[in-house]
Amino acid sequence: MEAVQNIFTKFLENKPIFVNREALTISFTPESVPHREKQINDLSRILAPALKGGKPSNVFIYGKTGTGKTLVSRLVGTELERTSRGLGASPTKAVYVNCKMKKAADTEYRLLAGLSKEFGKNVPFTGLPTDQVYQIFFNTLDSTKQNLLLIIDEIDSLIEKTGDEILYNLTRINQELSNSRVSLIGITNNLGFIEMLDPRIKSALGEEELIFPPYNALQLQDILKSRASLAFVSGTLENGVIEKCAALAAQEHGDARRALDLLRVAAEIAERNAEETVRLAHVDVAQGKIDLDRVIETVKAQPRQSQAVLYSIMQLADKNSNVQTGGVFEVYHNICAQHALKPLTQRRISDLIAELDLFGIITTKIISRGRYGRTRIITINLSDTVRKRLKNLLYEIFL
DNA sequence: AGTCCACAGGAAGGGCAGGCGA
DNA sequence: TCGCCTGCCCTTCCTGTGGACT
Repeated sequence: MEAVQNIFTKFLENKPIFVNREALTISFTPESVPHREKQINDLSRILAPALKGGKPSNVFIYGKTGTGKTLVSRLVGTELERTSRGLGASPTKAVYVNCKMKKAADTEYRLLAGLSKEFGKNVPFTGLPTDQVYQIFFNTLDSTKQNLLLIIDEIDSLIEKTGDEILYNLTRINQELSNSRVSLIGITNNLGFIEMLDPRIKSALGEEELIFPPYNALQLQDILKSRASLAFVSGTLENGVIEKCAALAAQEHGDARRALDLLRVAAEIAERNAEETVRLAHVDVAQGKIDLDRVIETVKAQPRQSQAVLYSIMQLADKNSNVQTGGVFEVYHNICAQHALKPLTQRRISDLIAELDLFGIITTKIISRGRYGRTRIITINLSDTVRKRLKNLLYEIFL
């Protein structure tokens, strides 16, 4: 007990590092967004007609992860909503949906059900025909006599899953409504995405386009500095910590989210070690920890079958470097037999392998060996620490 | 030049769960 | 309770393919 008490008293005795930890998370909405003034102004100008009852153009926003797309659209959306409550303005509601959120807005049905709910009408989460859900949404929206600014984040994953008909329907929605107007903001990090769309939808949705370029290291430093001033007790950061986080994140592709994560995790590590300053070494540890956590969490969330496939891949990779689909399927079959798991078909395993690649846990490459067929060559490119932990995890699961 | 391997990956559809209204 | 709807996971069947081998 004494040991526990020691930890607690020591923790209390330590000077705190954080004033406001939230300021370093992605859910935090800062008052200003450095280096995005142009995008904010452009977007505001495009959306402003909504305040006078007009229909603003639909907007398409491109940019890689962590370039401020979501933040800027939410910020402008909220501001528009607030201003629209003022005198003489036409009431507007900004609704943000993320299509990658499982069970929320990843299908046409769920998106519409979620939107109806935003306007106070509950729709069962399955069961109704889709056209009926459309009707419910139309009627609910029209009866509220509000304009809707619909921000659809990761719109490419919605289209990939459900086809582009939903966008066609949404862009035509205004013809069905008499009291309300709908404008769309589509956000994607897939630059080639709009080229895949039906030309009708392309012209309807891409009335305006905004590009969010990646941040460079100096810009990332500014962002980190402004957040750090809110988050930390002054003098907590060792010289060069911000610069290091910015440089590491700039190497990826100018991802501000990554930079903020690095800084936050580095500080949390310092805090846990009962240190009063965040040092450069903490950033190194943070870098490794973020990778590890991401992989472990992803694998834990996978269904058993997918874990079995990964386990097979890891077993094979330990023995030889040439891991390919056929071999994985064989080992997988043995694992299934040992663990009373019903084996899936090779077709399905092929999809599961592709999925693991998508998650970034393995890397696959399709090659042709001529006479000896075409196959996927699978490699695991994780650091030794991550790999070891992953092996332990899978070993525990398939004990 | 033709064959053939070992798969990739598209299309269609089965079966189940969760949920509706009648 | 029944018929119907959607989403999800999966199977079955199929066509496509790069290049070593004959």
